[in-house]
Order: sequence, then structure tokens, then C-alpha cells
Amino acid sequence: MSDTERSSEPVVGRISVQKSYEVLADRLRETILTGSLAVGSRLPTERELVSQTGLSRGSVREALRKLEVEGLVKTRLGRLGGIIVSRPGNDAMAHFVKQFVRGRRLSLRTLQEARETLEPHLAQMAAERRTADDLAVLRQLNAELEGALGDGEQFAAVNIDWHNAIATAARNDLLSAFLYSISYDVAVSTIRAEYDTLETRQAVVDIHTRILAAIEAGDGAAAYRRMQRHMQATRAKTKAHEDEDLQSE
Amino acid sequence: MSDTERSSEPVVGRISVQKSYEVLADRLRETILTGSLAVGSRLPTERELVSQTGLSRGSVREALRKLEVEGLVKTRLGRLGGIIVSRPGNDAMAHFVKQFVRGRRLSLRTLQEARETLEPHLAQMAAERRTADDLAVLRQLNAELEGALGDGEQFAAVNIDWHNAIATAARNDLLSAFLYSISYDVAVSTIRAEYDTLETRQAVVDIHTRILAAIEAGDGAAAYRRMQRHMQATRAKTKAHEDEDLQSE
DNA sequence: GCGCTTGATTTGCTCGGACCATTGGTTCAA
DNA sequence: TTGAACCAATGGTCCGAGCAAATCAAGCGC
Repeated sequence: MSDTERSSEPVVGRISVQKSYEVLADRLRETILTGSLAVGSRLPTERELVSQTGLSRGSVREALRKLEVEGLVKTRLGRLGGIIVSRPGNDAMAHFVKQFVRGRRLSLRTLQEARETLEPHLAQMAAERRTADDLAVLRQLNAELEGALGDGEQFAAVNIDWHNAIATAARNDLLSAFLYSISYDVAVSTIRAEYDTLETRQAVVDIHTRILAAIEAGDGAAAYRRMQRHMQATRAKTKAHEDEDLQSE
Repeated sequence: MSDTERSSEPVVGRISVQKSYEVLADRLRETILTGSLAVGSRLPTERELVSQTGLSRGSVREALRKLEVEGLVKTRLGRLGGIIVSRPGNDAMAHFVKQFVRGRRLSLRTLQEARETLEPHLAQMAAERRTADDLAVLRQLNAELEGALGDGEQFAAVNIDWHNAIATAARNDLLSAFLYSISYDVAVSTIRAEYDTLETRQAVVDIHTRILAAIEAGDGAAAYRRMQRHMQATRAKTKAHEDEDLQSE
């Protein structure tokens, strides 16, 4: 390549002008994450950040808005309010994943597949790691589920909690956050199909009981198999909804 | 419960004052997601939004900042610039997951487990759904990987691409986004441990070849098994890094 | 006529200042 | 002691102005 042949030789790389609020957001993010600021502690007030950085109030606020979406800070109003260091929770993850799913028009089938990927493994991990407290919670939820056999709405709600409790017992905050993020959408979409009759609800309680038994016994392989079968049964029930969009409010 | 016993009877629920930029962000989000605005089309300019909503410029911009983090819009400068409707991509997901992982101080072990959960299933799905194009890409990457046997950095980079290509072939945008989000962090942390010697790199190429063979043959079960073994081997190599934090920039 | 320069235009970006709303503390009188 | 009125600190909101980048169009020189 001769240097006269093409005038687009990259002498200097692409210049991207950093916007001030981006810079501040990055700086604050690093301060929060590496500075070991305790969750719940307060950042400087907006006006202090203004005087410290030399930026305008608006730019400071835009930076804070970004961190807020990321779940790294929360803002509280009034005296003794301010910018509180937080840590991203399952809700922040769920909010983001929801926009992702809606924005990409992902099908219910896609979410169901994700469940099938996550849940059996989570059940296995739960069987291997569950504490006494985990078991108590799961037994409680199983009982509640049985008590809600007659109420489809309630049944679905408790069912979500049950599956998330399994994830909690698996002791993997990332995977459980993933599951949490999709469980609501999947559940509301499958309520009618999966739990339309008392028989299907009873069947769900039965398989839940058997999965819980495997977890209690510490039998990861059995927990995996049973959860996998549970997922496949759910998929069969929701066949009719396949490839359905999830654009509803 | 008598009605005089406790004065904390919730007559009216908790009142949460909606902030104006929240309201606008919600409205714009719904407009984008349900209004079937084509990706790439332009939203009204900031000044137009100001006159349409009656809000101030600052509030409008704060709302836009939120949507930007969510990956629903991008802003471009200059004439013919403006607020462009976008759709959340893997990068937006990766950015969010990264803050989540850092903010919660998740261990490398946690990420490795997520990989072990996702990848075997993704390999299976890839075997069942891969197109001719997918196979071409995978063969190409396998060749590149073999060519990079002598360069640890390059090898690791191509390796990431290879695993993500598997996920792409699995045709599940959510799971592939999850994997994409953690692959970088996992990879950079395991480069030295996993690919420290020529022998280990050669072993990786070998197992990749066998996984690819299963995918070519459409043998989902074999692809699952081989990927699972690959993951277990990787885990063994990274034992030393277990429970290590991922707080580096 | 072709190509480069120059200016105008549109758009997001940044600033400064002011005032409002909410929350919690403080003071003071009954 | 208790209740109400007031004060202070902080985020929320608004207005207006000018800057900076990207594009287009007109004009100029060859």
C-alpha cells in the first residue's frame, strides 16, 4: 500500500469527544466500585459535585441519572437526602432485561428456552448447597402453593416465588438474577395455559414436591432431571403461545 | 382488628410523587416499544419535546439519558443528528451486567458457573439449529484459533468469538446476550490460567474441533456432553482463581 | 466544470442562575 | 410534655443563553 494511494490512512484514530456527563459518570462509577464506598453511604450533594468538578448542575444530574439506571446510586429527597450509594439488585436487572426483551421483540419461546436452560442447573446447585433456612422457605412456599390450588392468580404468584427460592438456594447471584428477570414475563404469559385447570395445578404441586424432595436429599442429579421434566411439561402446555410477542404493558 | 386499635391502617396507599423526567421516560419508552417506531428513525428534537411536553430542557434530557442507558435510543450530534430509535444490543446488556457483577462483588467462580450452565445447552441448541452460514463461521474461527496457537492474547480473543459464535448459532438472543455479557470478564481472568502453555491451547483446539463435529452432525446430545466436559476442564484450570473478585478496570 | 473554502443551519451539549417541593430538625408556646 | 410553626438542606424544575459538531449550500479560484 503506497501512502499516496489512499487518503484514509488512519494516522490518528477515531476521535470521540467525551461528553462531560459521560466522564463524570465514569469517574463516579469507579469511585463507587473501587473506592469501597459502603452501600448506603452518601455521595457529595449535587451542588458540591458542581463545585468540585466545575461542571454545571445539569451535567452532574445527567451523570447521576445514568448511574441510577445502572442501580449504583439512589436519590432521596429532602433534608438528609442526597445521593446514596446502592448496589444493583435483581429489580434493576429485571427492568433492564425487560426492555431488552421488548426492544428486540423476543418471543415467549425464547424466554421459555432460557428457563429450560437455567432452572434444571439451578435445581441441581440448590440440592448441593441448600441450607436449613432454604429448605424451610421452600417447604413454606410449597404449602402456600397447595393452599392456593383454588386461586389461579395467587397460585401463579406463589409459583414464581417458589422458582426464585430455588434459585436463591443455588447460591449464584448472577444466575438467580437472570431467572428473576424472566420469571415474571414467562409466568404471566403462561398462567392461563399452564394453570388453567385444577388438575394441572395439582400436577405442578406434585412435581414441585418431588423436586423439593430431591433437594432435601441433596440429590443434585435427581433435582436436575425432575426440574427438566417439569420444564418440558410447561413447554408442552404453552405450545399454543409459542412465538408470541411480549409487547404488552 | 378493631379500627381504633391501630392508627396505621392504610386508607390510602403510599404516595410516590412521579418525577417529571420519569414520566417522560416512561411515555417515550412506550412510544418506542409499542408504537412500532422503526429502528433508526428519529424522535422529535429536544426542543420539540420541550414544547410538546411543557417540561424544561433539563428534564427532557434526563429522560433521554435513561433511555440511552437502556439502549432504546442513541443521540447523534450536529445537523441531521438527533435522537435515534435504537434497540438494546449485546453491548448494552454486557455493560449492565458488568456493573451488576462489579457492584455485587460477584466472584469469578460465580461467572464460571454461569458459563457452565449456559454453554452446554447453547451447544446443544446450536447443533439442532445451525445453518450453513453458522458452520462456515465456526470453521473459520476454528482455523483462526489454530493459527493463533502461538499467541496467547490473540488465542484468547478468538476463543471468545468462537464461544459467542456457538451462542449465535443456537438462535436464542437472550441466552446469547447473557453469555456475551460474561464471556469477556471470564476470558480475561482465565487467559493466563487456561492458556498458559501451548499444550493447553492445543487441547482447547482439539475439544473445540470435536464440539464442532457434533454440531456439524446435528448431534445435540454429543455437543452438550462435549461442551460440558470442556467447561469442567476450564474450571479445573481456573481453580486457583476461585472466589477472586473482579474489581479491576 | 471541478474542487476547495467559507458560511449558514440544525442539532445536541454546556453553562448559570433562580425558584419550588420535600424532608427533617429546631424553636417556642400552651 | 406536646404540638405547631418555622427554618434549613437537598433534590426537582424551570428559563435563557451561548457553544460545538455535523451537514448543506453558496461562492470562489483554478
